[in-house]
Amino acid sequence: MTLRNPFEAPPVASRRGGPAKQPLSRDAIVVEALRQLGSAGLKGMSLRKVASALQTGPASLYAYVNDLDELHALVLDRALGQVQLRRTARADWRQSLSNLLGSYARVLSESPGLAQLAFGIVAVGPNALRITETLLSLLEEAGVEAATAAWAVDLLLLYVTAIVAEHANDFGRSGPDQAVAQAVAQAGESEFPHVHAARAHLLSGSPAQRFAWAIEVLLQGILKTPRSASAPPAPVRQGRARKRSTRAD
Amino acid sequence: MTLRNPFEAPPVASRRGGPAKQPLSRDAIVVEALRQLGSAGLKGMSLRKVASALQTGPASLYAYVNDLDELHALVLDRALGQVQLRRTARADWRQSLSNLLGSYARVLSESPGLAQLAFGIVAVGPNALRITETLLSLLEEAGVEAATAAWAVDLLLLYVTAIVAEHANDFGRSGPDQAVAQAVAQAGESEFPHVHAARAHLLSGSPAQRFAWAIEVLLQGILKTPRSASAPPAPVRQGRARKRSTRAD
DNA sequence: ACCTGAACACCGTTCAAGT
DNA sequence: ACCTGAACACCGTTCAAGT
Repeated sequence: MTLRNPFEAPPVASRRGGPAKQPLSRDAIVVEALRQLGSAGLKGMSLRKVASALQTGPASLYAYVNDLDELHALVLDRALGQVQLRRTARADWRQSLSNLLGSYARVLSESPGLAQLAFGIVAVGPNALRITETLLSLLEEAGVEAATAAWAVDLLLLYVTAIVAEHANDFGRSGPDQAVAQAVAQAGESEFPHVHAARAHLLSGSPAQRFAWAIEVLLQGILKTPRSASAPPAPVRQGRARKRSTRAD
Repeated sequence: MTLRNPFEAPPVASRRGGPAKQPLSRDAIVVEALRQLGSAGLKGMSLRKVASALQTGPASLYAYVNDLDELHALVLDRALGQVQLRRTARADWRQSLSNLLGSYARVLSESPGLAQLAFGIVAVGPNALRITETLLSLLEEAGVEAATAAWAVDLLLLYVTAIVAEHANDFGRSGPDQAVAQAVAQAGESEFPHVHAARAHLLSGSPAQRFAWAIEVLLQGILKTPRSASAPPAPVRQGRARKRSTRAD
């Protein structure tokens, strides 16, 4: 019934020649939306603007896309197609994994707003699956057991998405975040002694340095933490079940 | 110029008695906004709805709040005031850190949309600073060097925020995400052999189990990875560091 | 001087009317 | 049958007019 899979695009209308004005296809809509996202950020893209750029009314898009959320998902997966999956010659699993995550981060960074968008979505398109597939194989090569690797892929992608999304707003800005810098600088020594003492550290490092360090942390942690080490400490939104805790096995 | 600090609230109008209808203060606006966020999610809150709930027109709010972004920041920091910072007796640093992050995650989870909101914001209010302060002291106790701890705090908070934000949309839903389940199930064995083989693992575990495992991974990684181990592998959006833009403002 | 109704410039989505 | 102009129900923000 309505179990539509938006990623199974119907065959593209035709494609020969280079028609000056496209005949309004799902493809054209996604391309234009991604273009707007890249040039003006998340709130610079809208169905109405896409429609008018394609010289139609907003209602026309609904023939090709069910709603804004679906367009978001399509845009994300199209962008993810740019992620470099192929490993370079002689790169070991560690280097390959680092390259892949770096490429993923770069793709998300190139279109401001894309990372924010990636959160509302579970990121399940063919291109997202390809990324997951590659990461799983690299972790297997690293000797990580399958059960652990499955969760590790989630952790890695989520973190990289988050770090890019966090800085998505700094698009135009330069230097370390001014609001952070100001707040940290003003943190009183008496009330916030550790923050005050660490204020230089808190603001130090380039994004690239912080990224590299964080990935290293995640990899080290993943290698050292098989799934067996899961003593539930602080449940997240766990309504019922469980009152007898602290039972390590 | 307009270097306002929105967290320095002017003294609350008066507070004695319990007036049935509040006289429209910044406090009342933030409380109502948070209430809407908690009951209807991010897109269930708007300046207009807050205004009408407070029985005024939307323009009136601008006397107390500069814009929607500022309201977001105020709402977030007010919510963060609920995070439990006090360590329980006899809890070691590890348990305390786990408790704190769990509390942080729970607070964000309680108001769907709060975590999403936390991304657009650098989270620098007094309550966010208190959390940072506490985490720094716990990591110091753990023997993590100051420079590493500073980055680690960012990593921990960012990850927890991200994991909550990712599931913010599952608010009403039950079980593992249907879209993910479907996509993983349909992943062809030939094209996605690892995904196919790991499909059970990818969907396994409760949110609480995954959360506990991830925190353990982060801690293990942080303990094993001092900042010295930072060989920049794949720069994120690194145009060309250092552009000498000293003409801020 | 303060407050706010009404207006402005946008949204996503629907649907009846036109081809 | 398909497409879409116009309408609907919202937004955040501004500002002139009223007190």
